[in-house]
Amino acid sequence: MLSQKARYALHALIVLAEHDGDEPMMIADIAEEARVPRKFLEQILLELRKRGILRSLRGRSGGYMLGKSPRDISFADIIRAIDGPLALAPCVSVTAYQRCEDCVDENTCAIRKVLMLARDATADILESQTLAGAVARRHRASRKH
Amino acid sequence: MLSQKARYALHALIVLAEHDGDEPMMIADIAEEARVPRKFLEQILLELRKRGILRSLRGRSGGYMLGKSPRDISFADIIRAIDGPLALAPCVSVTAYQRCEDCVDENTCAIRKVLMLARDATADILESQTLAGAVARRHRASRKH
DNA sequence: TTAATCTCTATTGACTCGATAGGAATTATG
DNA sequence: CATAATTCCTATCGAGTCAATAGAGATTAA
Repeated sequence: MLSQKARYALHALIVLAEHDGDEPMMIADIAEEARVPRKFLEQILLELRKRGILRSLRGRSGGYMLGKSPRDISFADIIRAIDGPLALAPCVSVTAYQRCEDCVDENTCAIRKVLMLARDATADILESQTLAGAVARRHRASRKH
Repeated sequence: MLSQKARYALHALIVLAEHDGDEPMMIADIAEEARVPRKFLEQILLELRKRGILRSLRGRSGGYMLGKSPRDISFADIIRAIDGPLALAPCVSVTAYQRCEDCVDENTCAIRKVLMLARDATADILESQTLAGAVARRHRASRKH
């Protein structure tokens, strides 16, 4: 399961992706639109900025904006930034590989092989799905309903 | 990530699947072979039994055995039994669906659509991979290395 | 100079996680 | 029947994580 924090991050980023234009958006406004507790959102945005997903302007009339094109921000990027690796075990993580401390032989580990498949399947989806896609899909869906 | 508990469960079940025969295997022996702390394993096996994945015999010369054919025990079954739903959010879980408390409209939620795809992809893999497959693959691999 | 904004770190309470402990219930065996 | 071996069950522990709040510091526009 995603953490609440990660879900908040996704909501906030979609709000930012919909807020087109180059002018930054204030934390308070993002918080309201995305329905995220203001102070908690602050921490989240900070982390996303450190990961390069967001840029910020400080001081008066400051705020946040996307750090790159919504086409280049995938769900995988966001989830990894907040919750860490997508993999079900450290030994099958591409971004944070770590050998199992008690693993006898990685090559014959039956569990590892399966978790690897699972990781690839999830990563394929989450890396291909971007903020741009999410926004477009949302607009299409809201026209329909 | 899987919990340690879930990883232990997978190891223990593979040990049990390899221990052919109808006679039960004692907790202590499973613990040793699977390298799981004995008392912790006790709790794990208990949960797996309540889920129907294992059967047990009590008293002297008691022990644990698989509750059904290794072909019918999937990784998904095991992980769900110990860690809960595979889904990344309650609103996309098949086995434990729960509406997002603050969701405005599920039909237009861009996040939900993506998480649904991710869930399906993982579930497809984990439901198709069984204990029987894992054991077979392990034997093949150990002959090769 | 001031007000508005982001930045950073600490703190809190509730909960989860991994692990251990110990007694109750059950069963085989001599 | 008595005993030993085993699973069953629940409680407990310390460490860590999670969601959220707080507040002082740094930066900038007006």
